[in-house]
Amino acid sequence: MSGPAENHGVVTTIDSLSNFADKSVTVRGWVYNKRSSGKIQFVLVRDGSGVVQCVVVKNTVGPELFSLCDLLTQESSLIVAGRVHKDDRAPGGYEMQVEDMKVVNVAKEYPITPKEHGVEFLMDHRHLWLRSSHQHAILRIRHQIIKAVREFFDDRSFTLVDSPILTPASVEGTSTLFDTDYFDLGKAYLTQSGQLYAEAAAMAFGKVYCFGPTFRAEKSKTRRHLTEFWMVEPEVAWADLNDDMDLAEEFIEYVVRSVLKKNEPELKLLERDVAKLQPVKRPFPRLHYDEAVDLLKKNGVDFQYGNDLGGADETIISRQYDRPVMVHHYPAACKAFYMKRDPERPDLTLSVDVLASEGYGEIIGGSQREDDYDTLVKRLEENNLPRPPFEWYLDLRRYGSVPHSGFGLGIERTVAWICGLEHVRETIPFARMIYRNTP
RNA sequence: UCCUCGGUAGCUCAAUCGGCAGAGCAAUCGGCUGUUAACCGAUGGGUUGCAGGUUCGAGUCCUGCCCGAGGAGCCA
Repeated sequence: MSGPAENHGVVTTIDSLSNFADKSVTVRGWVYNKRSSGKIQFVLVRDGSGVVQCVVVKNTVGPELFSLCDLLTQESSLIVAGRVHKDDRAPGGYEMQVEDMKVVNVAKEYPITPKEHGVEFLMDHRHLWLRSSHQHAILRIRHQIIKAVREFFDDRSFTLVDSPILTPASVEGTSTLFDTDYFDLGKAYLTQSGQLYAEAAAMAFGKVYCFGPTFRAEKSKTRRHLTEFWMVEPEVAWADLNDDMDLAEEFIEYVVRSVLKKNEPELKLLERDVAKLQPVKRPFPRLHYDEAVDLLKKNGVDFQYGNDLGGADETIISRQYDRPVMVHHYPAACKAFYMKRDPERPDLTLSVDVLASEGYGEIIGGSQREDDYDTLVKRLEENNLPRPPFEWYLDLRRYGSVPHSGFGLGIERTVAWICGLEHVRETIPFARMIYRNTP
């Protein structure tokens, strides 16, 4: 893009303006807001890396350039050159004394104003809402979380082995799946989990993870649900339930510390109380299902032993601690067929859910997997699952079966928790929900 | 799928007992040399979600439908 840059120093981004104090530079961006006076105008310009106040003084720039600023509407794009100036009155500490400007595109009346808007309106304009500071901060943190996730596993000799998105059958047999026609092979389904494939990969590579989108066609309508969400699923050969829990807590600690270290400005903008994230360190409390039930009863909940924990139950449990809590050994009745039973308590599974602190609820679900061929066949029958689609999965128990464990972490719920958000819809660039598939 | 709440200007909302459709922001025009969601003045802006009903008269009451939000179940 040509523009006034040529005569005004280097083209740079707003986040590095402090390196150019008292020098002339060029910035390319969009008008975030504008305040004008008779002979001085303040144009707030954002470029994706930050926001800078550009000061246009009529007596300095002349009437022609000054009147050019009158064209600028919210979100108009422009190339602006000026001298970087440290000034405490400027938001951000640095401002630009404008020397030259080129208006690239005059924006039509922009729907999202600096005032309040409702959720429906903002979600209808999600493609534009991404430009506002809160959403920008959330998605930067999402980026860092995903980066930390990959770093964590990569640094520990895990191999990324992604699972297919189109699958021939349900993974767990319970959830409602999205389906689509698949040529002459009948229906294909959008995956609800990559786990079974990750198990196969773990038998090949030892330590693996898959990371991709997953889909649930259930008509869930709450602040914790999306129909399309991202999940990272590590799977480790030779690991038992305790190893799985060790991995989960080290993993969450790593991700949280990484965001605290790298995203201080974003957390501040979101007004996140980081004191609530500081205690997220190992060890996390581990609560046997029996203990969790006792805790609920002690808190006056009329809880039926053997049931799964509801959202309200999870909230009560997680509020007892200053860090995530791991609830393990859930009853078999409320867990998937592939989870290994506790040899001493066959009614319970070698499973674990990690509940995020502050009432955010389940962010991880994991277990040791059933590794015995005959038992697994029995589980398939008990759950009325068809045998043919699972033959390959049974092969993993036919040929050198070993104990193994893994878990799945929901990225959006993790982002919501770390950012302190009410709803997961803001944690993904373009949310897919039961009543929304646009924009 | 069920329960609760809601739908009025581009946006956020108000409108008393059923009695002239309103404000702030945004837009447009004018003013202002340090503004911080700037401020001040003026102007334009309405199929009150849709369809029907009651009434002299409906944004308001009744019936059906559509759309959205929160929650439940299910789950990450």
